[in-house]
Amino acid sequence: MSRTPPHPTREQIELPLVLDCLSDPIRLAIVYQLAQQERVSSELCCGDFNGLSGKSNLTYHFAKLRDCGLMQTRVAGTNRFMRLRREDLEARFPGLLDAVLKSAAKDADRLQLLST
Amino acid sequence: MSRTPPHPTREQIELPLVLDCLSDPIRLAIVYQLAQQERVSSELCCGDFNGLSGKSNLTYHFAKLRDCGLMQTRVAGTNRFMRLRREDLEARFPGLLDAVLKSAAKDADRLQLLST
DNA sequence: CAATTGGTTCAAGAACTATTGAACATTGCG
DNA sequence: CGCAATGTTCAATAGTTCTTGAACCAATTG
Repeated sequence: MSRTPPHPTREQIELPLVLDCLSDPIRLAIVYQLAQQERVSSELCCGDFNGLSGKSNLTYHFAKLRDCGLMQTRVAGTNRFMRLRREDLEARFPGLLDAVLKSAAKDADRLQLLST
Repeated sequence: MSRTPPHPTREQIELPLVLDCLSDPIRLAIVYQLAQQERVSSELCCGDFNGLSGKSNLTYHFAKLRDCGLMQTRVAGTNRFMRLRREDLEARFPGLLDAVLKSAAKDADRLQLLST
């Protein structure tokens, strides 16, 4: 439980899984929030998303985001720090993440995303 | 059954629904094939996708693609002609469809898409 | 009119998804 | 050590999704 969970390699990242991950409003909000944070520190920990859902439900969504290659988890003490796998995604699917993030930003109200 | 089915307006197109639609391999293949066809005629009918799945299953996926605003169906005699709602999607989510199509093209083998 | 073509509808089933809460594990701190 | 904080795991559940086949409908053709 204290070890770094498994992540897919860059090459293992699959388009349908990524799109499916991004199609869930909670996960989209997580990704959006991570992207916003990038300007500042590039990492956030689980607790920073407590506004989006309950803890165990977040764990579930984090796992999906990790499994599809969208984000990476780093274990540090009692915290898990997350960051977007921007470079890997850009390498596999150029322009995709940005297009999704821009689209999300456009609909921030409708999607109830917090615009930092 | 012979009437034109309902379509969402441009403004009603929702990001999560679009992403969810594109996350299914069969639907992604349909969209990809429609995009390929655009160079030629911009429309295809149901039968052109018979290689992807059975007829009734295709009807199901067509409905999803219609309901989320990705494509439009036009009834003509005994045929239904489909086309991508490129302009509406570009207006709502600039660059998104192209990014997805490019990503799909990159993984055409993996996704078993037929590259015209 | 009868048969064919192109596609839809409906019902059923298997599989998967998201959500919840309770119990648990690990780390850090007084 | 004892306790709080941070997350995870597990089981249960409600709901959704995809797939299939059989029956059906509407338009065209002979």
